[in-house]
Amino acid sequence: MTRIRHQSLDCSPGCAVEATLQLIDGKWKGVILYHLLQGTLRFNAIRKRLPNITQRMLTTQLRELERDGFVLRTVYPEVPPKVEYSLTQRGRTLKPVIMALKAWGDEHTAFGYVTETCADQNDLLTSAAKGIE
Amino acid sequence: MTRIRHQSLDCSPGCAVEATLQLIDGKWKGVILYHLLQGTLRFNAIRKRLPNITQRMLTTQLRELERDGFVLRTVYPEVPPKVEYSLTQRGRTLKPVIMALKAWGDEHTAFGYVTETCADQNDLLTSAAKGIE
DNA sequence: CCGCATCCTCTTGGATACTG
DNA sequence: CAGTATCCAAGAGGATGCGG
Repeated sequence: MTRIRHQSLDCSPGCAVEATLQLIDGKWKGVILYHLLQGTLRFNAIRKRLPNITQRMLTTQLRELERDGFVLRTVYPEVPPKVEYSLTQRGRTLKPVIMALKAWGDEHTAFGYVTETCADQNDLLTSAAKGIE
Repeated sequence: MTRIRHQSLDCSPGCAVEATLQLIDGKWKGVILYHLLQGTLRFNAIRKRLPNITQRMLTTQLRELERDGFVLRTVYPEVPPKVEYSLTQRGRTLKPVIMALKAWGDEHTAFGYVTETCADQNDLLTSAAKGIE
């Protein structure tokens, strides 16, 4: 979306709205934050929850969330590697926002948008999970 | 941001979060909705509140909001033309979301992001206003 | 006053292949 | 397992000029 980071936006009273949006935009950040709200997750655990995301995307989105101070990345020096992602204190402050987004979506996408082909994708998800583990 | 519209997303429980985000994303939609929450506005009235937006962008963003059923566009057949934008019923259901975004921004951008060069831009805003009206 | 049309640039993000 | 690197397509979004 090409929002400019850490710079002036429009500076009108609605400025704060945009400022927040620019932090959680990025095609997958909303969902990632949502899932992390429910607890710490490993890299592939997140992937399994986001069937359509590519490794590259997941990595970059997580890096951005980390840079913005929302997500904590913990690397365990083991073989095989293990990396856990959890929300920081700051990340948890986004909970009301994420929940508001989810609440609206739950109420208003039921009649109209999204909803289809979900079955297919969940199939993909579970079979992918089998293949991985 | 290239979110896919009206299609399956990731279909995980966080689906609703993304579904909502994809509707209010677009570089300016958040702020536009915020301002319209406070009442009906004419085209140039919105422009004055968004110093950095181009006509083209304002038009396209408004059209998308209209298409998604959030905004009502009323054209008065006068000379010079007069067009008013207001929120629909559905648009007003987004209020909790917008407010959550604003609340977070107000609390968390004060110490860190945005805040600078606002003076300059507000100057531009007022002088532009003088030139127009 | 409120646009639309055109052109053009830059970012986002997808596909794929390779590493410690 | 959890990445990185490279390449590439699509489209968001800026600048500018015209029109009713």
